[in-house]
Amino acid sequence: MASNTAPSFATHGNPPYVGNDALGASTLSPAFSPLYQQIKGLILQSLESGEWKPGEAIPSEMDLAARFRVSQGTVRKAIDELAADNLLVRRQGKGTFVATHAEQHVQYRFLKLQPDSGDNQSEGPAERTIIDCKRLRASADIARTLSLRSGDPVLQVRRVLAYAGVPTILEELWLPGAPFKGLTAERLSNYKGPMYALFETEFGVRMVRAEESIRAVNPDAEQAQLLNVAITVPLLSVARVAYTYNDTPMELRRGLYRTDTHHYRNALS
Amino acid sequence: MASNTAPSFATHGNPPYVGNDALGASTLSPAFSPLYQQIKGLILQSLESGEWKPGEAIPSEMDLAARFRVSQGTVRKAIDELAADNLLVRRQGKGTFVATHAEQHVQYRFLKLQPDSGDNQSEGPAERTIIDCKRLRASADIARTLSLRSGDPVLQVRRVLAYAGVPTILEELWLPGAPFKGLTAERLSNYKGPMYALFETEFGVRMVRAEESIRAVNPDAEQAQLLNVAITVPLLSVARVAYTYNDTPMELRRGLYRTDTHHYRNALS
DNA sequence: TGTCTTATGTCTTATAGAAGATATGATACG
DNA sequence: CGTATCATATCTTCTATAAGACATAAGACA
Repeated sequence: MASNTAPSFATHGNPPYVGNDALGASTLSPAFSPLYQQIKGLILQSLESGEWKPGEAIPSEMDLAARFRVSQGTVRKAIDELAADNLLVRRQGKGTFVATHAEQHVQYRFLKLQPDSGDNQSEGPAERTIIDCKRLRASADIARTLSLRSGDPVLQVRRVLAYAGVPTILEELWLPGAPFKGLTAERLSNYKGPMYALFETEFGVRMVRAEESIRAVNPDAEQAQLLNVAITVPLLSVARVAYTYNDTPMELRRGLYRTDTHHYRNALS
Repeated sequence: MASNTAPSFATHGNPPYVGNDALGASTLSPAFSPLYQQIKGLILQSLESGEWKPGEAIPSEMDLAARFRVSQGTVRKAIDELAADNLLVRRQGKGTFVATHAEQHVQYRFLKLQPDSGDNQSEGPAERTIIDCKRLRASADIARTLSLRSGDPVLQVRRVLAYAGVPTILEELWLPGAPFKGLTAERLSNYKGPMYALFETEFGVRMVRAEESIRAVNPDAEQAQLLNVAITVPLLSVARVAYTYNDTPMELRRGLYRTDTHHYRNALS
């Protein structure tokens, strides 16, 4: 716990505010960034390296301040931004914790589909059915969105989520093969809780953010059969790319949502 | 510009931090909130009263600090939150400005539909066609979502947005009659720029946030004709409720989006 | 016309104290 | 002696203030 990994230009005791040329000459260093953002980067590195695991508490602001040789307020501002990005969760009097997809009172952080009437708690958890889990070679477009090369090994998972016995979501996932070595249909079936929580605990892969693009489509024959609807029924097609740290894509997910009893909810602001 | 509207418990010169019973006894006042949040509320009031108009700069942090008898840092934290809610926009060295739907380099702040390929700049602005603009009585459900009573006067606007000659969006708007007295189809047609910008400048109504719920549907005969598609084509149905300050609903908008050349984009985090 | 100075913004950091959570130990009581 | 209760110590994050650095634009001046 000695003083290691101090920010690059930290000089001695309590460094005062330093501007562009803290490193020496008037180089107008192009890669300047404020102190708190450098601290944010260092915290991110520790997060990424797995020094603190999801759900755990990170060191206190005071500890981090001592470690990085800056004041508590500076660490605080760095943590503020990380908390705003949902990478950390603050709890007054208790500590600051690494965000997780498990044990979150909202079960599915990234699922925006809600039942039309009432709250999402009332209907209980979804009933999940794994259809298959295959090992494949990445096609060109799959490889591109996952930052792989065509032909690289990928996992394909298909599953159905049902609410109150009604199949509502049909999902097709592609995962890069290397980080998810050992993932089988059985492990997916046996695991209780969100899939992203399994990724965290079993494979050390943390989904941090995602982007979805949505269309209205008709299902093909197989999809219609799996969702128990006619092929003329319009469905929501939700293509999601989920990223871990450093904007590394780790999952491509294509979902088909029935919207007769549920709807996709979004807040703008 | 004298010292007015100071926070309720501000005592004299520079009030130190005060807790629950700043007003006197040990009443454990239930409505306690930190100083910066009270400042935030006061700024919100000024925003709401129209003291500063959209696009204008608000007084400097120092000025507001003097006016409210608090330190600059406290004002800053209040503004930070308002900027996080997209009510204010900061520009270093220039000032802090009231957010606006006009003159924003992203033309449509609330429109999440994007062309499939390339950026949204490439395709240029949408071609807008007003279908009609009627004065009606609110039905039960319209009245409920707009916080009106059934039968209250409302405006209904219908329009089509086309990109490169292809009709892509069909929208149906309901607005409360009172705040929008004098809105006609002609004024809507003549106005260049986003509709929310017109609402700001002409009616003093600022849309601050909105909620959308999305489904996949088929159009009816009239809708299909207006969008130039077959009634079997699946479309995105986007129901939006837009709010002004204090969570007052000011618009209900039902849109039908074609998603053959565009898609609805959403970032999760 | 071009450069420098100055005024006025926001941004960054540091410090002190308040509020919340939790464990520990003293004390009262059966 | 065992147990419950309360006060306290100590950890955490949260709030408030102050001072100086950076950014921008307008006017002075050569």
